[in-house]
Amino acid sequence: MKKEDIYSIREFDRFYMTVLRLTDKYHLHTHFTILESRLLLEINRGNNTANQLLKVLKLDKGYISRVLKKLENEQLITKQTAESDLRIKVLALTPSGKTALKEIDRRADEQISDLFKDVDSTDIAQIIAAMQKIQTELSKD
Amino acid sequence: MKKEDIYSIREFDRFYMTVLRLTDKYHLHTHFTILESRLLLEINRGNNTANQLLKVLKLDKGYISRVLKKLENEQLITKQTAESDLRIKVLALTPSGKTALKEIDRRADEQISDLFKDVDSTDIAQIIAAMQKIQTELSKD
DNA sequence: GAAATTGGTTGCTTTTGTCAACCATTGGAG
DNA sequence: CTCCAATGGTTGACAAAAGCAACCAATTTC
Repeated sequence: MKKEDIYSIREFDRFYMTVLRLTDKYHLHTHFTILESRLLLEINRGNNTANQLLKVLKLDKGYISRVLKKLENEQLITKQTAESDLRIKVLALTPSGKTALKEIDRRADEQISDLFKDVDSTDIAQIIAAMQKIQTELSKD
Repeated sequence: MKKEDIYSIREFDRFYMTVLRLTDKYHLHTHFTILESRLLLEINRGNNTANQLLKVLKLDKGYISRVLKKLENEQLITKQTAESDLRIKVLALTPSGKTALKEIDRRADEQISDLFKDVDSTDIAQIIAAMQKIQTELSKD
């Protein structure tokens, strides 16, 4: 791999790290942490066991377990032991969990809209294409 | 901004956040934290006051100040009060700071090479173009 | 020359994350 | 069938990352 390619990628990574940190501020207006929001989102889209969540998020299982417990205590999710395998607990959003997720989504969407407010629509289309390119290339393995 | 565009961008952001978290593991082989590495790098490229650093990194000034102090204690950087303005302290890498940065760079480069080891070179070129597109569009304002 | 601003430091707290030990259940090899 | 390794999840202890607010000294503004 070429030296200057590595340089460019590291440059982008540094840049995008600060973008992401700023973008994540959406949760400050809610009473959720970033990870709590992320967990609600992932559970809702079907990653509904602790094990799946830690694979998607690549975080420590102890950490995930703790935050899930907090969400359960706040009655945003339920845990139900799977019949097929008693070790597995299937997670689901409660009605108030779904409401919370909608609010979180709204804020996150707002944040993105705001970040892109000065980018014109043909450029947005190109950026999205660029993002998808990056994502598919780095996902396949 | 279109609903599905926002969706795509958020999808990418989630994806790239985990990529970055993994990539950042390079620092585990050194005894530096991510931020310490980043500070050495930014000081070296000329962002050599606390104030410039916090603008680039968009982090809390208290936090930056503390980490800089640690770097100073470890004799990786020096602070020297600017003559033109006694509030400003000009930062510089010591020789061992430069050595440390070289080692960090080497590890980080390795990490990137590794991440892209299965991506072929025409795809790499496209990814880099994509990254640069994203970066320039989001930087101009 | 007083008042507001700026660059930086410090005390305190919260958020985020790791590591290791552990328990119960399950799947597989002999 | 039984022992045993692997799996899913929980808990305790702790370290790393980051923010907030109050503050000091130098500087600028008016």
